[in-house]
Amino acid sequence: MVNFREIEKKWQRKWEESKVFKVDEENKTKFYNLEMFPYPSSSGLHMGHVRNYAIGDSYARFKRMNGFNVLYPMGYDAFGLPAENAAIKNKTHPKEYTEKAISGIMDHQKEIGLSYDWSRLVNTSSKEYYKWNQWFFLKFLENGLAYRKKAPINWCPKCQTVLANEQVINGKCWRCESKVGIKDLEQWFLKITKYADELLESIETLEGWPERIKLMQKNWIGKSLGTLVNFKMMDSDYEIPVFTTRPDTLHGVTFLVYAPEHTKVMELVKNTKYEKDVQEFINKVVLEEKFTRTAEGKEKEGMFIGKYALNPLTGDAVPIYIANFVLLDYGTGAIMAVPAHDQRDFEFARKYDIPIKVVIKPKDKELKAEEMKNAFVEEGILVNSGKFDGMDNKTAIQEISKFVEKKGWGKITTQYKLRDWLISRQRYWGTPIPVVYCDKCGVVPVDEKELPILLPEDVKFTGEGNPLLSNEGFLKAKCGKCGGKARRETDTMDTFFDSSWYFLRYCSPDYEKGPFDREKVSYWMPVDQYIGGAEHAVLHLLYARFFTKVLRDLKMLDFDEPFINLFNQGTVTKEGNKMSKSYGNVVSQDEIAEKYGIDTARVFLLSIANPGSDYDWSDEGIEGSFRFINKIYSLLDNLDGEENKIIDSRLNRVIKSVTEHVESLELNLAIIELMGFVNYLSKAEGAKKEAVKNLALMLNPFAPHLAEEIWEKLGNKGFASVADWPKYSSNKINYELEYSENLIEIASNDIKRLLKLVKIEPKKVTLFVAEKWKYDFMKKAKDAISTTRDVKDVMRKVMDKEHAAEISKIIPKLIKDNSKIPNVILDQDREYDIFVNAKNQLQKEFGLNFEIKKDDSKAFPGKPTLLIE
RNA sequence: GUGGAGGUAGCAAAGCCUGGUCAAAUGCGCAGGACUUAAGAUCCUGUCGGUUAGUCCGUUCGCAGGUUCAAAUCCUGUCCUCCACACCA
Repeated sequence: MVNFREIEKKWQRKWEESKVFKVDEENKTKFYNLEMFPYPSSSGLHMGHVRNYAIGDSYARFKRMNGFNVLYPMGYDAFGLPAENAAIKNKTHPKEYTEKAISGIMDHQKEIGLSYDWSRLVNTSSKEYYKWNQWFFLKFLENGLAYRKKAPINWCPKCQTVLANEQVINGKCWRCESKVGIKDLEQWFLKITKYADELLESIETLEGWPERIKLMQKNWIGKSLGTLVNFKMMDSDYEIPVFTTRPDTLHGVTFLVYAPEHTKVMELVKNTKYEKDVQEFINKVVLEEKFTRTAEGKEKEGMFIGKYALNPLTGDAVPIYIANFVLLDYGTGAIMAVPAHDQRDFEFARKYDIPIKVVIKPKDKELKAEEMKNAFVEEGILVNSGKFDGMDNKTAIQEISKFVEKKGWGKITTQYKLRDWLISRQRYWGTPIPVVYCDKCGVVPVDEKELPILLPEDVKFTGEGNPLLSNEGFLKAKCGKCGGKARRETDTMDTFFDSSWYFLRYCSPDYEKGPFDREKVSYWMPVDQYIGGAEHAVLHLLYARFFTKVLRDLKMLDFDEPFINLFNQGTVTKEGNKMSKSYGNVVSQDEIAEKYGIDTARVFLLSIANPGSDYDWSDEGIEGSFRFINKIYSLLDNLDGEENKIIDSRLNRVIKSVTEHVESLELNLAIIELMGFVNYLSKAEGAKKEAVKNLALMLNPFAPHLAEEIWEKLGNKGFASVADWPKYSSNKINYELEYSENLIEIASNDIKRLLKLVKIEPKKVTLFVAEKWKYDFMKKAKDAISTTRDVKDVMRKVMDKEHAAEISKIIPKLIKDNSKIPNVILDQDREYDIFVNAKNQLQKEFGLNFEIKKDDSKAFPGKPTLLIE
């Protein structure tokens, strides 16, 4: 039994000592292979982590061996709430907690044998890193891309902080899953909406991204073309703007609806008998936080506010409502409601007895409002729409919006769902936002020279409010403009700010003159292969794209997109749940590595399923990988033998296939191919040294320690990890030869058997007697198969329409096993002579009595028709 | 509701794009055998049904149709599962 633990340690030490994986800019094709950096948690690594890292590492190793200059770095997304919460809970400092967690993860990562260039380690909570966060923030501010605004924002009561829209999932906090409420606060925003169009447009250029992620981003940005229509109030000149994508239904508007918390609402009802009720409704819906942004099972509720507006097209007075189904932050915060042709409006109208006016009817029948059970939302023909009657609604969308624009009642516009990125967080463990508040000058950005604004360590964690408020020295600041007293901003940055550019920092991690060395960045960037979970589809991935575009416009970068190829790895679950401490279903790295060795764990996790799909852990399967690893070791015991072309053919075939599979990240298939090869080698006879040498190289991405050990045992110098990936030569691949090997045994058994029976010298004779067409076909097929093994080619050469069905059935079989092609084929038409001749000849040759039977079985070529008596 | 992915042998998982060498890789599980006093480990063989010495035949790739000489693979319909987004006007 091999001592895996010892071998692993040995090679990990050697790699570290010789710094094999350290890279510099060189005159070689670069390859930037990157995994999304982890959040340092203290709970240790489990099989899910091991799998993720193994995927990235395999690919890095593969690319490195293929001659690329591979940048494969690791770092830690070290700021963030969990560290702070853990600090409160365990009475440690977040800094201490984080440092401990990082060193724990690093140890584990090193145990996996990951080929990172550790000299490029990045830690976002270090002042050398977050200094540049602050610097970027100032640049954003200078360029009008960061601003402060009071707005109703998402508030997580448990995390005690605000959240960006992207961080609210189904109305719940992305991190702690608490229900998110709404608060009115003044906050810092980044103007990601300025890039909405480009972020959307250039999704098309991301060819190496999964469709699903691209789609999620598209939906998130949510561009829709429509028309802004102004509805004049009946009793004043105020115009209510509404956005619609269905201007064709304008004639059917029977009411308008405001989002309840819209500031205009209170203005409108001021000093009317509705004021009190409206205020109550708003309180109920908004302030008591019953208003969550999810549609799930929510009853539509609203009320009339006593005002009317005029439909610009018809001049009709339409009542104005407020209702909980209208979103404040999409469009204008008010909608025109067309109950006949919008399901939500329909439900609301039915509930509150508002008239329903049909303006589009199906092509082939009439539509009556009273009989409708649902809104009619399909395409149709306009009715009750004045001069637009009879027009199909698709045309009407164009025509009516043009008409509205011409009349000055509105204009054609584009709307986005994407909101500006809210980056303030009312928490301690993050990058301080570099501004101060001066009584005289207001908001004043800190001077660049003062950076970094250090995050003070001396703060109190009470679990309530922002700990930064407890450090007086931090709060006190001087105004950069007037020199007067000022108060420092205590909000810190969303950690997604940190992760929006870390991949740039890896290119020059120690650079001090700026966030990154432009020259080095232009050598390494963009990232060639990015690997990470799909949960970041609209979070990190969108923010990082946004940053890249901003930095490009600030002339700091010269490319448009940070990640060329994106790969989403699947998760490892156990009993259907993601592995996590809280489920208590963690299978730890330590446990498995101890039992089987880390190479086994890597091989198992990579072979069990496509890296992109989820895998539900079972303790049983890993035994198979363990056996596989052991089998490879035992190959070393028996390497000598005669030259064997078949082994050579098989080897070249395997190299070809493994290379292709790894290239396209089908790591499971690559390993399976290697398993087959190892099984084969363990049984094959002949010289195997060359094969095993190449096997070691091909194993390196998956089981690197084992690969190095074998490589060394075979007497090779240097590391397998940096040796050249094996090349195959097509002309050495010989399927026929390989197949023939399988037949040798069968055939020799046959002959032996025959000889035993008849006691004659070996001479294999198979006869086939056929009809005319079969005879012709067989002759042709025999020729064709000798030149190609491609079914289609053979088919083309021998096709005979009349007997196509039979031929199509026979060909694949003939190709599979061409030794079954009879060596004597007799044409039935010349039956008599040949039979007689053949019989005589064979009798003479074998000295036996035997009979030639006609082939009357359906199977062709069927059983040899040589019968011995 | 909208969008996406998928349903393959006891289980997991390839194959589907580019139809034929597919009763369908590989691993687990299971069965038999070798080794062993025995168990475990290891190795070998088998693992849809029937049949042979090699083999061949029949029935299979969610279900129902279609295209084709030929369908797990292409097309249509249908059922089911999973995931993402979700009152975006």
